[in-house]
Amino acid sequence: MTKAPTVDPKRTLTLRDVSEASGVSEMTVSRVLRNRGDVSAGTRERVLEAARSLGYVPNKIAGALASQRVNLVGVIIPSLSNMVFPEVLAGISDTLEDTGLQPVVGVTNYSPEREESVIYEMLSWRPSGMIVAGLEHTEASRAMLAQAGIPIVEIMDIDGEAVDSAVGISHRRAGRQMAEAIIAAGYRRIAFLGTMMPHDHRARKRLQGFEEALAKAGLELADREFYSGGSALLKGREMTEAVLERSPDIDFLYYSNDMIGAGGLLYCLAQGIDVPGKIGLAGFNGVELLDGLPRRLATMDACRLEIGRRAAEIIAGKHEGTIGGEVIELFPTLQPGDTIRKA
Amino acid sequence: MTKAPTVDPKRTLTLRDVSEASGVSEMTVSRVLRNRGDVSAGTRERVLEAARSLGYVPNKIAGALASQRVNLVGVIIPSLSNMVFPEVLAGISDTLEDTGLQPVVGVTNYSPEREESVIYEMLSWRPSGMIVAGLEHTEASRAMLAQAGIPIVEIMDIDGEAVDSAVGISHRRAGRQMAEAIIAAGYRRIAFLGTMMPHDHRARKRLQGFEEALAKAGLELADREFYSGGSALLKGREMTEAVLERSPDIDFLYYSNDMIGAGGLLYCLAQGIDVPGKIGLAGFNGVELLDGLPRRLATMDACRLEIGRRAAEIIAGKHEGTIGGEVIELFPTLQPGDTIRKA
DNA sequence: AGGCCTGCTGTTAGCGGTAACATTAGCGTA
DNA sequence: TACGCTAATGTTACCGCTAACAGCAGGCCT
Repeated sequence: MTKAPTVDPKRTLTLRDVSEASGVSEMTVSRVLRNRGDVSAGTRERVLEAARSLGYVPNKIAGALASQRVNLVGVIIPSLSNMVFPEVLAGISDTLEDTGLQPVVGVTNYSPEREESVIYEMLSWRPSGMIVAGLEHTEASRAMLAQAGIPIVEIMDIDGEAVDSAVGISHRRAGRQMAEAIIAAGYRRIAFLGTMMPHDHRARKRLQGFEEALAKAGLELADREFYSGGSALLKGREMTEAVLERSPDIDFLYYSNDMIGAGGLLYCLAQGIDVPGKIGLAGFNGVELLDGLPRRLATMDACRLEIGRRAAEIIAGKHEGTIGGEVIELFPTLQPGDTIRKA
Repeated sequence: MTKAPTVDPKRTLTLRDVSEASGVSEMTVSRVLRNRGDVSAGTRERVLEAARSLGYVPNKIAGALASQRVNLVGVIIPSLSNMVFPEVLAGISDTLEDTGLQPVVGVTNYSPEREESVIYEMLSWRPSGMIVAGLEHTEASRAMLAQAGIPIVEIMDIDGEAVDSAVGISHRRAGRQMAEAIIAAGYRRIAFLGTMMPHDHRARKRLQGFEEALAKAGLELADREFYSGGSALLKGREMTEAVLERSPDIDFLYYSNDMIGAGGLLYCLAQGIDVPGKIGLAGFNGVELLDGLPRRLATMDACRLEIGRRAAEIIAGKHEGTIGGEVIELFPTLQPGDTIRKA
């Protein structure tokens, strides 16, 4: 029984295997594979060939430990199932693409406790930076982020205190703006339809700003309706039906997101309701989906792509001049669409 | 100038810091933090208190290197921006939840080259398993996966050769089934509307199965239309308009996914076309969104949640009896909705 | 000839944990 | 009393890679 001439296929390969196969030291192999330092063309060729033919895949765990460098950026978001965060991610990926950094996503389902454990888990991999949605976290989460010694960017929202840097819009202001536009268009009996989630702080802030602006005009919400779970489009229908039945004199429906807004719009159109004449509607987010609806729902884009880009730029250190701790406010534009009558 | 009594806040903490703060060896601290081995209650308390007050976060890089164990599972999918993969992910997360394993997502944008590099990158972190969408990969990708020495599960599709295990549905069969249902309902002038993506192998296979079944009934596609990019809902409208203009005698529209199908449905309803009397429609995926539409689009669910669950179970080794290499076929159900007339 | 770059390669000492084994104290029992 | 056993803790040797520095040839300059 002789030893097999080739390496045991079960054992995973190490630098040593490549080094032996190519007749140079491990260090030289390492240099070749990382394109670092001077290596002669001949050696480089031989090493690459050996690595390729063996099917060697470097062990980043060992590499990261030795070099104290990890090319990962933690991205923590509450959900993947609405269209908003995937687009933020796209912005992040785009920008990180050519920096050698790689995003790693964690999802919290809007639970602060889950967020805390995801943050802990991520930090234990010693990433180069963290991007976290929202400004509201548990005490422990904030402490961990603050202590981590890496750039932290909180995204989406700027109405609050950031741990380090922040990129986002003012949801309070967004709510206010929408209210002002609605009032200016002459609507007066206004209802709010939104999610039940107590941890969707951004939706909460929009409503807050919205009510502030109503109050300033001497108005208050004529009705409100909340939902949780299920198909947002369907819920939008159902909630709208419920509200219009309960409060037939409503003349405007403000939705906390575009998806339920779209459901409401489809319902109104199916009922033959005059939109925006008798009833106006508006959502929030500016999701692509709206383009395909029979009528364009009024909305405000949340600058998702741009938020992702800017956050990634901060992590990648494209702002060499700064020390961190910067807050970037973006300004969403109101898209009146076809569901608010012209003032 | 005396040394600060507390540790330099810049240096990141190690086991040694906790060990010194609590007066026991690093090994004991390690045992406490991992809940492994016997540690007296008193010591445990002291160690936990020290770790907490210092804000210690373990370094998994070092831990993984030493223990040769990584609690990560790589999940590689083509896209996040349609509703299908987030749901697969949900199934995976659910099942992995109580196994100590954690999914890490990589996105390929339907590019085989990108997939290859994402696989390489992921494998270099030595995950405990990999879940990869689809059966079509570059030669190098297949080789890497095969050599990795960890469980590999290819998901979504089973029409092809798996590297190791596979969980999915037969898209060819799904296409065939839908065609049979359509023919049985009496439709004869059938058009296909789909994506342009040459790398969406599953859509391709569905079309293939669809045409096979048509052929068997002596039929062939009366028209076809492809798109790429943009809002799927809007594209669905536009494509539908284009097809109906070009081929006014069409009596059925088969869409490669629900989103463009929904757009088509909205278009038909807006045009006052008799659905399903004059024209029938069907999509694919069974996305939740359909519940909110004015009429329920015929579709087939792709068993997304279940696929995620089963894949995760295989990785987590819940099938102790097996050696790997199993192929699990799931069977989607046809949901006729309201857009196919009763036969 | 001697000195000093420059270009390439090798050696050494960790990175921060953990597996495996060694050690010690405390106790019951022959 | 000596022995063996268990529970609790410590010691040692790595895991696979890279930073930092050490060699060593060859060429160029003075």
